Amino acid sequence: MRLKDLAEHLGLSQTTVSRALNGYPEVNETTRLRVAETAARLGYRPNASALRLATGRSGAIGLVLRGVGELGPHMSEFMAGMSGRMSTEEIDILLITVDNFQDEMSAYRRLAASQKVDAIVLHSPTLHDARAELLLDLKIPFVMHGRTNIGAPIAWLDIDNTGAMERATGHLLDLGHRRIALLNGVKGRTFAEHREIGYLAALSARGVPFDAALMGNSLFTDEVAFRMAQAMLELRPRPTAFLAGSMMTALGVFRAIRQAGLVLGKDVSMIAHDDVFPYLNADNMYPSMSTTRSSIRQAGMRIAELILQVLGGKPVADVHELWPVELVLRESSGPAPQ
Amino acid sequence: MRLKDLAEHLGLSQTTVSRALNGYPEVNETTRLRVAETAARLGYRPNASALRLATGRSGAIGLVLRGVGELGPHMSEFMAGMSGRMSTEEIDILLITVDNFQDEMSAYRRLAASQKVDAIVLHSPTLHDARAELLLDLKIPFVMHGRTNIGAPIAWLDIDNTGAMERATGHLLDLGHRRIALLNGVKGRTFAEHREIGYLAALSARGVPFDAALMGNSLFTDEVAFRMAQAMLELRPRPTAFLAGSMMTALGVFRAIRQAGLVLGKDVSMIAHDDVFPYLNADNMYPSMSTTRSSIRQAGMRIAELILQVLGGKPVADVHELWPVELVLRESSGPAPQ
DNA sequence: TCAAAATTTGAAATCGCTTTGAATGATCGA
DNA sequence: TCGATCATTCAAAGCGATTTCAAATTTTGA
Repeated sequence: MRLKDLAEHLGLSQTTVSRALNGYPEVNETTRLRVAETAARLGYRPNASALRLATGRSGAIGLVLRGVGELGPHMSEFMAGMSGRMSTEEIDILLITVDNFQDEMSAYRRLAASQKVDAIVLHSPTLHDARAELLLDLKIPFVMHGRTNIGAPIAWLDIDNTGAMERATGHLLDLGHRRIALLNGVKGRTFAEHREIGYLAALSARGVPFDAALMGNSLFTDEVAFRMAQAMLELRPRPTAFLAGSMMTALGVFRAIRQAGLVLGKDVSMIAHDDVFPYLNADNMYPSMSTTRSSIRQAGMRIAELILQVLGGKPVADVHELWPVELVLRESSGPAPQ
Repeated sequence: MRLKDLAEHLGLSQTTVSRALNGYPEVNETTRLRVAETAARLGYRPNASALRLATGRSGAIGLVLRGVGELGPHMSEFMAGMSGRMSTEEIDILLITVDNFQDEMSAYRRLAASQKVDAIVLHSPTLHDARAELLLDLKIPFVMHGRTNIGAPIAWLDIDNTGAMERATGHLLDLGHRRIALLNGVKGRTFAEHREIGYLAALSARGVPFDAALMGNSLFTDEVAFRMAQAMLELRPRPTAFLAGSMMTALGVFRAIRQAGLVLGKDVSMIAHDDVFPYLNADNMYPSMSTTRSSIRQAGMRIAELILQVLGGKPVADVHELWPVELVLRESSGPAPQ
C-alpha cells in the first residue's frame, strides 16, 4: 500500500492525501476525515525509507557500544529508559557494536556520512573525549551521558559522582573507619575520576592519608571485584570498609569478605553505588546494602528527552543536567571495629 | 558528498560510479580503481535512506521488547551476540520497546507496513505464539529464539530445555533428593513448559510423585525467587534441592537458604540454569554453583547468522537448530541430607 | 454583480541512490 | 574491409514519500 494507491483509492492526488495525513492546514476538514479514516482502514503507513529521503530526517538515534562487553546490565538499563521515551515519538534506536576505539570512531564517521541517524548518544566519556570532538566536527547532534572536558559546549546529563563519593566516604570516616578501600571504575573515565576526587576530598578533609594500595580501578564485574577485594583483605592492617563502584562489584566484594571469614556490616563495612537494577535490589540483600543511589534507567529516559530538545533546536549550551545522588544507609555499613 | 558530486568530481556519470563502487562487472578496471580511490579519499558514503529506497532493503533487523522490563541481563547478552555478528554485515539492529502484547502486535504491523526492517527476531515465545502467526501473515522474514507450535514451518534456534532439566532433576534424584523445588519461568512460555516437561519426566521415571507446592512460575529476578524459595523452605518436609531457572533466581534462592540458617551444598542443593553472564560467574560463587549451561550470547550470534541465511533465501523449514545444554556439577549440589 | 481574496486541490519537482535500456567506440571474424 | 560482437559509458526512469508552485473553486466585499 503506497501513498499513490491510497490516493487513487480515494480519488484524490498524492499531494492532498499526504497533506491530510500530516495535518497541514490547507485541506478541507471533510476530506481530511475521509482520508484519515480510509488510511486507517487500509492500514496505510508511509514507507520509512521514502519518508526519510524526502524529509532528510532518519527517525533514529544511534548508540555505539564498544566491545560487545559494554552491553552489560548498566547499558541495558540505560537503553530501557531511553527506548521507553523514544517509542512515544516513533523514533527508534540504532544499535551498533564495535571492537575498539578506532572502529568506534569510524562507526561515527559512517553514521554521519550515511545519515543513518539524526543524533547520537555518547556514554562513558573520558576526561577529554575524542569522540565528542569528532561528533562536533561531523556536526552531528549528540547528548552525552556523563561529562567531558573539551573546548566547546556540549549537551550532557550526569550524576554528581564527586558529591556522592565524598558523602559516602565522609560517612564511613565519621563511623571511625580509617582504612577505606575504593573499587573504582576504569582509570580515565570521567565518572571514575570524579569519584576519586570525592573520595580524596573526604579523606583530606578529615586528615586521613591516602593509601594507593586501597584503590583499585577496573571493570564493574563480580569477578575482578572479588579478586581485588581478596587481595586488599590480605593487607595489614586490612581495610575496614569498602566503597564498591557498582552492585556487581559489591557482589564480588561480598564474596571476598565472606571467604575471608569476616562478616559484612560488622567486621567490614561497605557502601556500593546502586544504579537501581530491578533484578538486584539493595534492600533485599543479606545484609541489606548501603548505597549511593541513582537510577540509570531514569537517566536514559531523560537523555532521550534531551535529545528531542536538541533536535528541536535548543542550544546545547543550555542542555546540562547534574543529578544529585542519594545516600541510603542500610545494614552493610556500621561503626569501625575496635 | 552525494553520488552526483563524486561523479562530477571524477568526470563520470553517476551510473558508472555507482557500478564501480558496487562491484558490477561492466566497468573498466582502471576506472574502478580511480573511483574507489577518490571515493575513499573524499569519504563518500551513500545516503542510507536513498539507498534503502532504491534497493528496497532497509539494512536493519528489528527487535521488539515487551515492557521495558524485558531488557534485562538475558536480553542484553543476547543482543551483544547478535549485534556482534551483524556489525560485520553493515546491518544494524533496530530496538523498539512496547508496553504490552497489543502494542507489540501493532509494532510489528508498523514495521511491516513502513518496511523499516528486513527481518525480525522473535524471542521468548509461547507454546502457540500469535506473534509468529502475525509475522507469517505479514510476510516479514523472522527467526525465533525458542520454539512455538503453529501450523507453518518457521526458522528457529532453541536450546534443549527439556533434556537439560531432565538431566539436572535426574541427577538430584540420584543423589537421594526426593523433594526438589522447581523455580521455573512464566507459565505459557515455551522454555518454561519444556523445562517442566523435563522435570516431570525425571520424577516419573524414578516414581517420585509431583508436588505442586514445589513448583513456582515467575520472572527471573532475585527478589521473587527469594520470596518463593522462602515460602517453600517453610514447608514440612521441606525441599532439599532447588532447580533455579536463572542465575538471578539462584541469587534469590541462595539468600533464602542462608536466611533460613541452612547451608547451600550441604543442607540444601541447587542447580541453576546459567546463560553465561560475563559478570556473574557460577564458578566464582561461594559455594560454586552447579549449572545447566548454555551461552545466550552465542545463541544471539548464531541467530544473526541464521537471519542472514533466511534473507539469503534459505527455506525456513531448513533453519532449525536445537542446542544441547551442558550439566556442570560444582559445590552447590550434593547428596540429600539424611 | 464581479473582481479580489481565500480555500482547496493537483501536477510536477525533489530527495540520492540503483538499474534499465541505449549509445559509443573498440575489437573481432570472415 | 565491414558488419557483428564486446566492452564501456551514460541518460533517464524508477523507488515512495514531501513540497513548491500553479490551478480550480468558493467566498468575500464593494
